[in-house]
Amino acid sequence: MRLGQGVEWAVHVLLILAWLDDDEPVSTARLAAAHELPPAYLNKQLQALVRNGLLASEPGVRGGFRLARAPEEITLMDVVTAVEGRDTAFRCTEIRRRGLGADCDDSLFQDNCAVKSAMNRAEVAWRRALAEQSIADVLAEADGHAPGFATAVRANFARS
Amino acid sequence: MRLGQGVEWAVHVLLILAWLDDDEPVSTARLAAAHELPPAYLNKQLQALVRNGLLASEPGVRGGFRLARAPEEITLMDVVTAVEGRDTAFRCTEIRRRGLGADCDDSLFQDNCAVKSAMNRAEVAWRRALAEQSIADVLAEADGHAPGFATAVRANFARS
DNA sequence: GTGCGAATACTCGGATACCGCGTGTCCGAGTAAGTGAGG
DNA sequence: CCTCACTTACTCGGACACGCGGTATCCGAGTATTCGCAC
Repeated sequence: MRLGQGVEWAVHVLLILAWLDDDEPVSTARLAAAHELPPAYLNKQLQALVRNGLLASEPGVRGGFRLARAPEEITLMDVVTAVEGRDTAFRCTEIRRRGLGADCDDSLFQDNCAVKSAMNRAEVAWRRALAEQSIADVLAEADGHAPGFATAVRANFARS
Repeated sequence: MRLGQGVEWAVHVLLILAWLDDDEPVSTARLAAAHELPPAYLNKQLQALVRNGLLASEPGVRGGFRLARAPEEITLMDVVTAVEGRDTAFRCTEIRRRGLGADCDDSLFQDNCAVKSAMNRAEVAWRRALAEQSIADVLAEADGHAPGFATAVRANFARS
């Protein structure tokens, strides 16, 4: 199983915006420079966050991105679904019905595939754990690890 | 996040071998025919299961695959790690240290990245849920759904 | 009839192509700020 | 000095290439069976 790096970028960007705690939008270029990310590609990822209502974007010369809602109201689950899409990781193709299963009566397959159910149970546990952690929680943990980083971010993003 | 279809194939194959409950090895061709899967590619996936000790393989004209241990001792976690590899889904590239973080003192980053920790917590929940479900459990659930399927499998795989 | 040896057919295993999706980049539409002239 | 229209520079947004990992396939190494033959 692999998770795209867009998730990591998105969370770090959300952390920065949460640290700034400002209504002024921040442009892609400055957000990208903060972590040496390719600006155009980061912009593409941020668009996904806008489409899913996590960020609000403003065009124009003073435009940029800002949080669409409070950090406490943005869960890691929201971020993952926004960047990676809504599809489940395990995709059941109903191979139980093919081959040998094709000769059996259809009444045998009215219940869900047991393999699908089992894999989905695990995935629900993952999504639940993601939903229980908000950007505010991650921010608090990061502040506990490195108290000085938040002030460094604010200093760096102060308008020149 | 995406999971390869090799996982689905592997679990269904393990279910068939568990249903048969026989010491006679079963060839790739017959296992593939049971669900209309491409034989050569299925063989590639089964090799991964052999390398990780879930299946035992025997060469020769009467060769094939059989379970290396009891269905109760094979968890979905084992299957996923065997097929998909041991890497974690979320890969932290430490972007916090790049750009803005490069100017900060290294002592700020001695703790683990908070984003990495949060994502890993969710992943541990997923892996734990997988480890709590064995092939025997899935088999029991499938039997509950479709009691007649097990006998159909045994009849189909009876030596001609 | 029986034992032995070679031919054989079938198996796994790894090396080899193909293709879709994530990754990365570029250019256009749109907007607000800045600027200059005119009243 | 104030107002207004134009120029301008900067922003997001979506359309366009590239590369890697999953997908799919084929051929070789190896072994138990099987057939034929000699005794």
